[in-house]
Amino acid sequence: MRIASWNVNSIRTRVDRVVDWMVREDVDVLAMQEIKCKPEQFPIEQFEEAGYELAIHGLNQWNGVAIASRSPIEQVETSFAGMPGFLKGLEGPDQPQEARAIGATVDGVHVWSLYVPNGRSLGDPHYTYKLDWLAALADYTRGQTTARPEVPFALMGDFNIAPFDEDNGDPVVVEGLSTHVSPPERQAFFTLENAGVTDVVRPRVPEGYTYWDYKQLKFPRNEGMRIDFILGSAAFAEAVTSASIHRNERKGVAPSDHVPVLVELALGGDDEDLPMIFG
DNA sequence: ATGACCACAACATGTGGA
Repeated sequence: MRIASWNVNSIRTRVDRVVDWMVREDVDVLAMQEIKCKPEQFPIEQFEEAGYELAIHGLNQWNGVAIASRSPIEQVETSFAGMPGFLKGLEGPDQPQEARAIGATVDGVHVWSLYVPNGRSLGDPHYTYKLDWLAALADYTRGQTTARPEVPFALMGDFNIAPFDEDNGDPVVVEGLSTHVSPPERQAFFTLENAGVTDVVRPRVPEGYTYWDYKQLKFPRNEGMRIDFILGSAAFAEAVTSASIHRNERKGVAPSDHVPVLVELALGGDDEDLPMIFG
């Protein structure tokens, strides 16, 4: 199974690039973030013509997540247990949830497409929301990896955190003063990993960014950030055979500001890509 | 080379992005 994650920054603007890339890279499952539309606005036909079915969670023009898959998408969820909500100007537990998470099971793999809140700035209510959201995700993850360790489980998405100093090449983003690199955000990321998942891309692709701001020649200057990750449980991680960050997708006409990250899995009983052995 | 923000709703400009 070839499974990938990509913050597409509007699927309606990007559908041709996204589907072309999926077909070209033989992608079986894609977790998308920032689709920026409701399900009825999603360009479903172009995915179906390429052989993919979809699970879509979008409430308005903001955020939005989806999963595309060649195999049936089962047990779809549009939030994890304890996921906080947010509404500007409204405090407390009654804030509505946003479209930032969709989970499903595909070919026995339990996958999540996640768009972690941005945080906006240190001290903003959105920053507290981000930390709370990540803490709830860690609790949920610990529950899943503990209760069902045999099920390959993965958190895929735009985490909006650069966990290590070398993950930030953008001089505008200042250690200690900006979101994405503040110690509490990094601690929240490590707490998530301690809940039973590990970055399955970094050991195979030690260097490289996944995001470059559209402004100020960030991409030509290679002033980007590594903030998009695939975090897999032990059962998921031990099935990974390769990983890649598709930097070329930041080039060309109308790119997203993020690029896809992809891993290949060799699952038990997954022999579709292997030659038949006789005798 | 990859080039000096982009997408959305709405129709001017504000919000959000990281």
